[in-house]
Amino acid sequence: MFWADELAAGLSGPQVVNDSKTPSGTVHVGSLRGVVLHDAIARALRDHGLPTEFRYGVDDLDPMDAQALLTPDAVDRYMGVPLANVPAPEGSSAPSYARHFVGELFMGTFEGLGITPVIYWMSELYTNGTMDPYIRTALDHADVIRDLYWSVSKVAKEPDWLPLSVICEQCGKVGTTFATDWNGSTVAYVCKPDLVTWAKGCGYRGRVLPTSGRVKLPFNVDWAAKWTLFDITVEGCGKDLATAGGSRDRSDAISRAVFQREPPLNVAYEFLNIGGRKMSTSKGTGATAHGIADLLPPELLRFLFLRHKPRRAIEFDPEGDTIPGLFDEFDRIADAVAGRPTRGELPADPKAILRQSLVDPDADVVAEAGRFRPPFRHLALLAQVPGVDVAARMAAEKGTPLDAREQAILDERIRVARAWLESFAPDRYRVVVQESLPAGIAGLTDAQRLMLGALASAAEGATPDSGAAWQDLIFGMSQTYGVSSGDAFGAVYLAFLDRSNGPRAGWLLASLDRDFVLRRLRDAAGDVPLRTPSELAEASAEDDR
RNA sequence: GGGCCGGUAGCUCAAUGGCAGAGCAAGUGACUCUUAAUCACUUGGUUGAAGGUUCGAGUCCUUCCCGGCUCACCA
Repeated sequence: MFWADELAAGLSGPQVVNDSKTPSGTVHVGSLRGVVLHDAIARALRDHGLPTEFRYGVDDLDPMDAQALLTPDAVDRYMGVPLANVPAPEGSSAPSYARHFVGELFMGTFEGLGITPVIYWMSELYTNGTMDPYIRTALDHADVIRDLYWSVSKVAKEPDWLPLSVICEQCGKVGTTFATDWNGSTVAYVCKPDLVTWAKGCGYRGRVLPTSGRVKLPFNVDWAAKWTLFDITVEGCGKDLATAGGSRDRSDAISRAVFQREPPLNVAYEFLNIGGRKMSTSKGTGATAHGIADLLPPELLRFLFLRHKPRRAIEFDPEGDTIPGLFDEFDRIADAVAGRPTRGELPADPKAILRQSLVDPDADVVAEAGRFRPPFRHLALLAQVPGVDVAARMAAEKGTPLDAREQAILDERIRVARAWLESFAPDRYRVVVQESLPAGIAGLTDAQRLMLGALASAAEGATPDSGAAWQDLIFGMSQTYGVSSGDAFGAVYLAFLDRSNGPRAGWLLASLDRDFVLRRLRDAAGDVPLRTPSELAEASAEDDR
């Protein structure tokens, strides 16, 4: 059974699925795993007949703690300030840093992926007083929470510590304040220069009413409070939070002890890695969530995350074979669902995986699986050859004309192939006409060189003006000079592309400057004397004697 | 130090406890218009190690080894 269905089968009654994101900057593609995973769970729950709500929250009152995108003076000014109060980068029309990176760029990918949660912003819930009762409860249980930090995670808090972050009235930072002395109506706080290493407080001391957007609960308490507020029943989290004695354990304990509520069902999930390493923003800035979402068809991106169980790390290297491999595997699963023969072992429930990958949850899976999908690698090659009617070739491969949907799939894949070749594809997928004669030409046989020279001469006379004409000419020369077609085409590829194979040679040559082609052919032929076939036969006969 | 995941063919990975497989790569061969195409075939394994459970273990249990991530500050 598909993992999300297994999960859903164990639940009953109405469900609220929740996921959250701290908007601390550019979001990379790995962060979409949580979003897609929660959406898949919500879909599976609905499939099992359970009324299900899917919520997505933005923790935009959390402090700014990533300085990658800030200028040096902005670091001093904004590190530790709630993300909702940090301005968006230059050129953005968004009202805040959080709204720019998460509200627009990251969440902008959701709808295209068929993901439509109810979205809420924590800054709004704090400001409008929704969180006030939870703040009071937390303050009343400060000693309990402090003890839980120690017993669950061995995190020691000072005896007078309160589970509360005040937004400094002087400098506006929330990450630097230390609150004490809850007297039932106000708390004291100090904005400490050295509370955390990544931000510097201003030293201000004051008292505030802990309500209505002046304060925020620490992450673990805030998390537990949300569970009660929205009656959340399922919420997964990344393994950084899910570790034993980690953040999730802390929040679970707080939920039980302070809010008297059993925490939601947890689904811990792994990250995306590049080359076995954690995905970082420094490596491949192109691997942003919105960048990859723009590149890949949505069902492929969903498929990327759904085909493996949550606890399994996913290898994703946009500059490697991940993307073509993803297309191949998707097509194989589709073949299986459509009843076409497939090789290799199939996953437990290919139909469920495919269905969950489709953007429209109500799509006809079998019909969709049956559509013709052009092999991506082949398409990537064809896309690089001028003058090829790709649609006609694909129709020929399919055997019948493409229908409208198949044409759309083809067009999209061509678009993806071009964009992929442009920005990510390994060099071996790229066809590049060499500026100068490749050194590898030395490995050609005399017969191959002779054929290339003869091809130049023949082309001068026959003036081929189309890909087909060039193709005929190459083939003819290979016949005339007794070079196998493979060796003939191989010699052409080597001379022009410095590789042993490539796109259809005739069309390639036809697309290039004619003088350049003739010159290159002659250069490749080198000093092998041009001879007619009969002279060649004579010479070869002499060699035999 | 705690936690999680992984270790299966050169690479990427699959296999309700039931004959260890696929894709790619490599190799061989076929192909008169054909180009990382197609087709056929081949090579390739002590499933990290050792014990245990079982009629039967890649799969379950125990203990190790190796790799990665993660927590122990904040979120």
